[in-house]
Amino acid sequence: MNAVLPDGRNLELTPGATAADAARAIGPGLAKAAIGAIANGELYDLLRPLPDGAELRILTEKDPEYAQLFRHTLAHVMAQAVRELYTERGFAPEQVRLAIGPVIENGFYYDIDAPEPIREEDLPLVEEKMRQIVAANLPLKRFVLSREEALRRFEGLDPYKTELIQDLPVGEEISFYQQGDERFGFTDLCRGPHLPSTGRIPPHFKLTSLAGAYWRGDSSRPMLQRIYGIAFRSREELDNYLWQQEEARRRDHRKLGAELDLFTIAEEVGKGLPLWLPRGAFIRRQLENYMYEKEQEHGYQYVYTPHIANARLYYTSGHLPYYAEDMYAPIEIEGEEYYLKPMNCPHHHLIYKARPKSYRDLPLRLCEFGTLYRFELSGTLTGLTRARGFTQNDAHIYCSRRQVTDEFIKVIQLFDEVYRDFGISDYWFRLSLPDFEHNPEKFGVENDNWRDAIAAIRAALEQTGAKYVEGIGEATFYGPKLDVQIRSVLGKEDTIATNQLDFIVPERFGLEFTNERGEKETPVCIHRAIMGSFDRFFAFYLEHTAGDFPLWLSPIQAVIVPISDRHLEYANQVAAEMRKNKLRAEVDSRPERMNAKIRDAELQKIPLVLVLGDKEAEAGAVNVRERHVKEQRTLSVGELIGEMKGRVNSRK
RNA sequence: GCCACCCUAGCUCAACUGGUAGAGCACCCGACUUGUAAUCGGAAGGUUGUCGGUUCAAUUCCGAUGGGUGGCUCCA
Repeated sequence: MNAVLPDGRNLELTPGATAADAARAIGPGLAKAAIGAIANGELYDLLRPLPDGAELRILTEKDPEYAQLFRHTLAHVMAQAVRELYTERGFAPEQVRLAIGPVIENGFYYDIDAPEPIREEDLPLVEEKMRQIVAANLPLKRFVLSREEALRRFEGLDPYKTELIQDLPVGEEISFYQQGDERFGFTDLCRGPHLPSTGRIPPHFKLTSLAGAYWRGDSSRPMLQRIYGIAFRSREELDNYLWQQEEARRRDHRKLGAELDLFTIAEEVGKGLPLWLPRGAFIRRQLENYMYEKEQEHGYQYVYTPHIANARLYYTSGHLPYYAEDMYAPIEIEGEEYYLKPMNCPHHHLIYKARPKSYRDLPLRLCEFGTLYRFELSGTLTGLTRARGFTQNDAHIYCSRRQVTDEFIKVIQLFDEVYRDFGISDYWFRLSLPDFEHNPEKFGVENDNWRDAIAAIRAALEQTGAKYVEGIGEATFYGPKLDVQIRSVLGKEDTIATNQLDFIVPERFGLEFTNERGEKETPVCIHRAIMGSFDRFFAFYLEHTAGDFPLWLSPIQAVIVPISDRHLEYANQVAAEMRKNKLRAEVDSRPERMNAKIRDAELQKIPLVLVLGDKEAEAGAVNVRERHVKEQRTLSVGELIGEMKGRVNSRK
């Protein structure tokens, strides 16, 4: 057999040769440095026989694929370490069942079914054993078994591996990797690839957390324990990652929400039901005002709807049979059931229906800051990001089928405007499509409705040139959706808003309009939320800015610090003057030193600190200390007000 | 909801293997009147999330329950 090298050179190899053999044939230096290879575009390790005639590139520790190899091998090293831990505790090795242990971004995990629960305090012990295994430099071996042999190996011992083998397509090679020997080692069913020995693993790894995980991601199946680890090729990368995690904790909106007095969640009110404190409420109101203005400009009309509704409404909408479990239990009144409103759509549909509609009324854009209550699973609640009560920046656009693309274009343009104003540039769309093959009970069958809807959204995306990806199987039961994906300053991806095309529910509600020819036609509905929910957007924005809000959004724009008590009167005058000009200033009149007041204002992330002493009082001026600006400036009160108003108006 | 862990004053944290709760900051009071990130002193503040058990004795050990954290599942 042979292989073709990147320079086109032909390399003769003996049958069954591995990348290790190929590297050795090229040269002793490479043989030593090699850690794997790319053969026909696929990552091979040094242990797996190469395909004949492969286009071959030998990899060394310099190549990015190295990380994949050592992370994967680390998963096995961890499995061996966990087994040893339990063996020391008197269990048989096979009582520790190992489900799957893949490579993930930044690291690896292994799902384990242990004879007694793995505890958090076990992680350092496991990690220590892992380091011993790495230090022992155990060589890895790869071998292949027939299906029968492989199944026999796990028969009656490990239902997980048995299931994995049974699910492998017939004809697929069943490979195993063994590190070390029977006495000190570990063998696992594994597709590979791996490093040739545990000693090639860089020592920059760490076990980070212990979590539950359902076998095969299915909540009806047993829950295993998952140990997560991170691993990097260098100390710098590891430290950088840890620093990022630390920074993420510092910016966590729950932490900032407490530190900056923005919101709180009281047990007595109920979990997932946040209370907005005055400063947080102020910012939220600014967001609402902002959207109100924007949406007016874009031809939306505001409505109000009640917070509870008769159960029949949700039967009509089709939500109740599917989503009852995600709604708060009904309230029984006068023999009828009422539900807390979990979505605004049906209410808006009835607003549409309240008067007959002509094609001239379309597109009709109904809009509401709608407060919703959803009975989210308790384990999923997180601050404002995932709450049980929240307020959507919701709208429903009713239009004819011909108008769908245009309306979607307008929605995308509105997104661009709003997100630009908030300095958010790292976002993109995700077109969520149905999966008729795997989930026919949710999506039904492919028909013209689906085809037209998807085509209309695609056309809008292409005409606006919006960045987008596609997600199969993520559509709703009533149509495809266009989610807005956002990346936080620390690289975490999240869905911040979702826009859905609905061609089923208008029909169920009997919505119609009279077209140009005098015929009745059913409109299409676009569900759209620019900021998603104010709560989630606020949480994202809080983390995005680390609480360093721009002047126009800051609840307190300036703190006035009189140097001594005799400047208090002038300070109050300045504050009054600013308030008269709709600027938000507070005088810090506490019996504290000036330095302490400045420090507190900085910690509260107040954009401007105005220091007033004899000089300023005499000149009718203020000394301006601006956050993140080194030099202080002295301005007249008038100049300051003018400058601040200018910045507020331009939203800076 | 499921798995692991956590819960001590408003906040951040102490209290050797069970011996009966303490500090800093914040709040309040008083003194100081200061030029760009913490002035000094004092007072007050806790049934150690809740309920139950073991024990002569529980913040500490066990069980239940509530809330939280990290994940899994879910997210109309």
